[in-house]
Amino acid sequence: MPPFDMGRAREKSAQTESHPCGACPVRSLTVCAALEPDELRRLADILQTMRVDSSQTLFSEGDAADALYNVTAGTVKLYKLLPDGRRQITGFLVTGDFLGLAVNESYAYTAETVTTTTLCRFPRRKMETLLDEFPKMQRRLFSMASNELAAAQDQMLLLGRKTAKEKICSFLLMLSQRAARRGHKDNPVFVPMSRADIADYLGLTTETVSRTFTQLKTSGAISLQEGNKILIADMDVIYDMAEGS
Amino acid sequence: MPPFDMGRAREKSAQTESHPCGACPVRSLTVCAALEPDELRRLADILQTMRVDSSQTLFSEGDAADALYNVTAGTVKLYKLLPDGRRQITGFLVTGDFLGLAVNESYAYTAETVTTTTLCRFPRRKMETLLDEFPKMQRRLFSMASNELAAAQDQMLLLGRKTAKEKICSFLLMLSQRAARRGHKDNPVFVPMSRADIADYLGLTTETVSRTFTQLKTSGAISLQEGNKILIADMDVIYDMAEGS
DNA sequence: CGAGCGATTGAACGCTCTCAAAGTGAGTGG
DNA sequence: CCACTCACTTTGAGAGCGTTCAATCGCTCG
Repeated sequence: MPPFDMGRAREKSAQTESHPCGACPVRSLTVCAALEPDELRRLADILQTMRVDSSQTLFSEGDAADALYNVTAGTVKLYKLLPDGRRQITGFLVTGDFLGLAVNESYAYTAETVTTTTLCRFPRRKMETLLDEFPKMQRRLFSMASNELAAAQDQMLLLGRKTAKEKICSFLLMLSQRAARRGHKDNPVFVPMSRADIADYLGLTTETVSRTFTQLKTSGAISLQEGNKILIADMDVIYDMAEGS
Repeated sequence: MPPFDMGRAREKSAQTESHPCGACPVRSLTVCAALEPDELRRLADILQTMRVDSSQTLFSEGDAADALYNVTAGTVKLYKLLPDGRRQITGFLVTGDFLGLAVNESYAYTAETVTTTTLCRFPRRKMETLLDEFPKMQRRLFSMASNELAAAQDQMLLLGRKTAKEKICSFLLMLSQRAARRGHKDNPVFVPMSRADIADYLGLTTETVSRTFTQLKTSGAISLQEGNKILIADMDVIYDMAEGS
């Protein structure tokens, strides 16, 4: 069940006098936090809400970057490819995360939905104008980009220096902490992505991911539950295993 | 020879009526670009310039983040450590790069000089005030953070999916392109960091880095020159090897 | 029930690591 | 000027972790 009815929201946003943002339950998590009602109305005027099925490409590496997006529900993956098809997933985005920052007017990665996803779409030009008008939002976006940068550095440590088991434990921990930060329960963890996606995120193969889950399961550290959920037996144990200590 | 005399600059900045920024030759590369003369003066009032020997720690992971820095000459490395001492270098910073973005009021990484380095230091509080006053600078900082984010994603692809040879070639190419962007010649490439630093940046060991350089040297793709410089025989060949195609 | 896709398991390989030793070069002091 | 030190780099040999290739399992859906 999505946090609010996007179908209705879309209809509303077509009527420019309404402003769905005011009622948006995920606003506090994201770039629109701390905007005044009139500012929110201005924002609502330029955005369009979208509902996208799973496994759909939002945009591809190299595409002209003509919009920013904000995830309001679901999960999106970002990835880069090498010429021979090797893939690196650089992030899984969930409720409250934004995507679409670009460097040379074009996207540096492909964005694809993992689950059914709802998003707010902000046309770049209009968004830039608005950012100039609302320094508060600019600041917020900068702060969120800083957080992403820190997360990227954590991921570099993981990719460059951690073992398969440490990678998997770090991954579960990240999902758990992220869920907690969004007000969901942190255990069991909902893992909507495939083994292949996890592998491409952690710099492993699907086989190694599968084997490592089996090991953790056998050792009693975790157990798989219905509906792609993973129960962490002892959070501290997983935490220690995530850093090799 | 550093791009300008930092010793004199420091004296000047102690006299609040002068403004060394106006004469700064690297301004166009960095966060101070496109500021008006009076804004530059305001900036000069809050910054202090520093000259730091090689292998000195500027700040450590977890330290209270009380300043932003701007590299005006030299090379700085950023790294994170695991409890058992494994290290991941997340970036090498050169002229024009900034460092010190923090998340929870504390630095997420350690910063250490590779070579003798000169920097501008901006106290965080004063910098934040100034950023609010100068949206242009805020925007510029955001744009630079976006570029860093894109570079971080490239690095994830490298760490997660590239072979040792591809990593080394990508690294050389990055150094070359970076030098070109700063107006230096792109070949031969100046490589001031040790094998150990390169290894910790690329997720390899020093031995593998050394062996890979030897391979490239033997195959004629590169040759080592005096003064830590590497001559790339054919840029296109290196480019292809960097992506496995 | 059968097709098809993802996940799991098995066996063997190989790239990179680990451990070890030798080589190189800059700096120091006799 | 040379011997010595010390840190860094290079080279070698062997081992191991994760990969590759392949087969089986299990679930979903027509």
